[in-house]
Amino acid sequence: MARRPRRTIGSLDARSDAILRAVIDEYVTSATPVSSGSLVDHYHLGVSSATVRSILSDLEALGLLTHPHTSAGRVPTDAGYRYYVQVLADEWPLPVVEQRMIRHQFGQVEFASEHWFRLAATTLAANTGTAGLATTAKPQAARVRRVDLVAVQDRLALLVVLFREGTMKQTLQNLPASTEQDQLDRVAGLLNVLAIDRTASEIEAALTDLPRGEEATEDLDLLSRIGDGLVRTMREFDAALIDDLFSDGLLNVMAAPEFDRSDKVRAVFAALENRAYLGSLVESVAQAGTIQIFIGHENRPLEMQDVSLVLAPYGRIGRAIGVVGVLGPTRMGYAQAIASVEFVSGLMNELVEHLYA
Amino acid sequence: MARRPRRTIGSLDARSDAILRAVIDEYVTSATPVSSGSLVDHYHLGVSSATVRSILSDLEALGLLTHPHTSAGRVPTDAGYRYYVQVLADEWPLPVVEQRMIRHQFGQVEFASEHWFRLAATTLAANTGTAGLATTAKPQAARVRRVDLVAVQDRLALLVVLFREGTMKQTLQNLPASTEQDQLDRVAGLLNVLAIDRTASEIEAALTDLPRGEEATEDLDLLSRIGDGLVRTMREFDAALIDDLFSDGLLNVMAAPEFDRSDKVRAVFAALENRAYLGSLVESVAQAGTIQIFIGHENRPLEMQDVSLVLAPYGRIGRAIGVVGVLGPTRMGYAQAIASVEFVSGLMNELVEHLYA
DNA sequence: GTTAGCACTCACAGTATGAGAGTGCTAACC
DNA sequence: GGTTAGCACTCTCATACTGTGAGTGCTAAC
Repeated sequence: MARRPRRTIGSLDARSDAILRAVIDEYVTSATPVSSGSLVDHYHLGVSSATVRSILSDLEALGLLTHPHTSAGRVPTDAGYRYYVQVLADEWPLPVVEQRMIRHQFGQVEFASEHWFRLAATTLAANTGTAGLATTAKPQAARVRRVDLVAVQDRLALLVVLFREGTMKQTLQNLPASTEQDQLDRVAGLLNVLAIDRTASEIEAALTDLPRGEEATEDLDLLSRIGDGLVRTMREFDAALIDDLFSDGLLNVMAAPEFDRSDKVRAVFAALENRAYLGSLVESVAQAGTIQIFIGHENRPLEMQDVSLVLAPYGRIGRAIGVVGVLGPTRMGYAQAIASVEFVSGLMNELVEHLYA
Repeated sequence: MARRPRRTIGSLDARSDAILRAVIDEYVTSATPVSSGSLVDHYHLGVSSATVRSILSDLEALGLLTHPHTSAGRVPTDAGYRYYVQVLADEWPLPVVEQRMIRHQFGQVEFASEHWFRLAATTLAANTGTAGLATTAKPQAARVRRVDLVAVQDRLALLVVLFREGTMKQTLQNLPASTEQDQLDRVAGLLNVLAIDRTASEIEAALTDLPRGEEATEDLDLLSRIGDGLVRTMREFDAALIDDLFSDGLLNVMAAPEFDRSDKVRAVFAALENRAYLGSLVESVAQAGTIQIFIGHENRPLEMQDVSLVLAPYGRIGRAIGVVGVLGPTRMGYAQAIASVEFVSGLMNELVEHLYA
């Protein structure tokens, strides 16, 4: 499923390539089946429509195009898009103007890091006319940057964990007895010593080394209790494939003519709520370490078979990894999408690098 | 727009009431215009269809019903729904079974408070077959419960603010010089002394009392600098009408036959993204202090005129207030919606009360 | 190999038709 | 006077039919 290497499929001759590309480019903008006549009109193919027709039927025989009915033009198949993406879509860098525009937007929110990933989705949506997606960067095994305890009620405290990767989690912890903030501060201090820069497993190990039972002080008792809560919270965080997913520009996608009936729209929606599948995609993108494209029926779930995704990882392998990308109708501008996603993921990399060096 | 007092509209006779109620109940479930015949079949009205017809045309003359065309049954108008809600919908408490079910669900997540408001939306969606909405509880002027500073890079720190109402904000702060965590801890300590239990304005005032300029130590300098950042963060938070809005069950609404065309669905969507209007609704609900209903064309924005909202506040007046409710097609089960929303808002009240007593 | 010409196919829009649903009206009824 | 049965009337919806235009595939000539 990797995009390069080129020409893995037995490649066609240059003219067939050109015509396939023309069909796809045309179909992507017009959303109606492409006729041989319109191709000769709009592209400089240097041959007549009859010749184009014979090539079109060859491409159809190869499974790259179809035919809704006898007297209709050609429509790309998923295989056609795949070939396009794999072989035809040149490395098309994002125009400098757009690069500057995006960079500028990112500059605006530089100091509210939690908004970056939202901004990535928003930017991609605006830039590609599809839906933008972004997940927060999540490590496989989170490490603690800082822990804090805040009294909420006599026997209830809020445990706030900040992870090294910037994410934050808070959970309420039951306390065995009425407890002052002073004591909580002491315990938080101890817990920090024990937890900072450590993973759930490492913290768990450290906790078992604590003196237990009668010889333990009240502070130590509380420490081990809240430590357990911390480990539980972290385990839960580690287990999730996606921590937080943000999407923007769904309205864009809904406006596409293929989604004129609301049941189709529902499918797109259901797709976004299918966290299990999205999680598996995210994982495979993280694994691959580079941009990945999932086209129409290549997606296992039924509700996803009318959409394509272009996803790229950001972050550092071994540390936290997130994913940015777009989701749109199969008939989407892949070249533009790939360029945008690649650029934004690069930008996210810079930011992560800069922040958590 | 308040629901009670009863009978503000010159009330009809009992039989007309019964028939209007029957039309609405029938239409809500069937989604097709209601004929005089089906009314006599399904309800014990004790009169013939001809009589029903004459009453129906009276109700139509009053503007409570309409007629898509000559040979179609009757459909309630927005005014009809309004009358129904105002006068006819009895105080219909949520059945104990459902109450127990909902309570049980809330019990499950008791110790992850940030999830309550999401759960409220999810529960309402499941319980009413419409979309559930919930905002976090937000005070008009937030007060600090705790502030924390974490070193991120030499000249960059994360400012973490926990508000008394449970919400949390984090922003990155530029530092004038390379700074150790030790120093940040000291400054955070000072900042806490200065900020705890105070609003943005109060903190700002306290900051101006600090010695400035040459006589200030490095810590004090940093304190005033970060204090400014804190005030800015709080001001931003205070200014927002809605801090966080969560919705669930949009798929429910999309499945309704009135939203079969995707442009209608888009309208619902656009409605949810119209934060300005939603904010104004939230505000008016908070002001009223009780459940409010907004039906179809009573909503100003065009994209909202095919939907109704049932919203109730939760929290404590003068302190933090949030809103829970549902959004559905105008043709929605108002009685059920009102009962559910009222119950869930009561539940949220209990939770808030319990936590931030 | 390429092209012009042409027959063929099929979707689509427009029109016609009949059936069915439901109303509004009227005249008889209690 | 309110209620009801009966009936004419209206309008939608589903179905069938038709002509048009788009676009193909084939063939024969270049």
